[in-house]
Amino acid sequence: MKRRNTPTKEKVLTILKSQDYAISHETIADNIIDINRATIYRILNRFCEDGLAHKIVAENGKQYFALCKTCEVKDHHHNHLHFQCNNCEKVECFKSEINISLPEGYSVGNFNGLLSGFCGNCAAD
Amino acid sequence: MKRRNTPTKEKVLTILKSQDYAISHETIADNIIDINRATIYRILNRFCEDGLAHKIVAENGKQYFALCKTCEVKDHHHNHLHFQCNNCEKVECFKSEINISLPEGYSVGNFNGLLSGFCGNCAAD
DNA sequence: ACTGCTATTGCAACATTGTCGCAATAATAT
DNA sequence: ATATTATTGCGACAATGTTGCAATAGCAGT
Repeated sequence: MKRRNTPTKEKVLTILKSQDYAISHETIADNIIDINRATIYRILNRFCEDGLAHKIVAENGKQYFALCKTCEVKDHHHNHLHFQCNNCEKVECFKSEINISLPEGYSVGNFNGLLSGFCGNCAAD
Repeated sequence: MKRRNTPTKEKVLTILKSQDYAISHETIADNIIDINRATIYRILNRFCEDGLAHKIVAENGKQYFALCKTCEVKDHHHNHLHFQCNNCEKVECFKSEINISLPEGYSVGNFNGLLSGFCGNCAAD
């Protein structure tokens, strides 16, 4: 399955690049007019398949997407924590990676780690 | 808000106790006949509020609930990882706790950590 | 046992999320 | 220019979790 370059895909990519946070479908829809919801999801999922972005599932059950800073690296993993603020609801990637040890016979695929609380800006309120 | 003992609540609690895994609303509904979905959710959320159980959000966005083994302890936390098998879809609690360090000015509320892959039983297939 | 208060339940409705099938469109290679 | 097929838009769908409201039932006090 060979990827094609389309305006739609570029728009989504631009938005992802412009964000310091992981964003949901909603944020993308707010920033682009006239792109179908299903299409946005498909583009985002393709980015994840291609290792360009990664997906975080928040406690509200929503999916958030972020470009990975180290995605130039082949076979990179996403074993870092994320943080969602209960007030401003922004989702950010933390740098530090988590060491994971699994029981015998288990194989790891993915890691989804999310902390929630109040971020630096909102805790001060 | 004082809690009351009801047959419904006891049934849900019994099921939770009987399970070695964190379970979703679906599993509960399969085990109890004739309890309204909204009611199950309300009971489970009450358990969480009371610190009797904890909630895990899986990568499919679904909520899973598990009794905490150390819930006798006051002010206990749930900083342990969970694992969901991509095949049998069971969600289990790992023992080991995660050390979390936050940036300055952040306050932690909750931690939702989920690994996925194949569990000991299913990896062998 | 009776009564009053209110936590709990069931029902119905709802918003939201993410996915899928299908036909139409457009990107790429020849 | 043409053929191939990845991508898009549309509509529909299932599923999840929440809420408002009226009815029910725990519990405490008498």
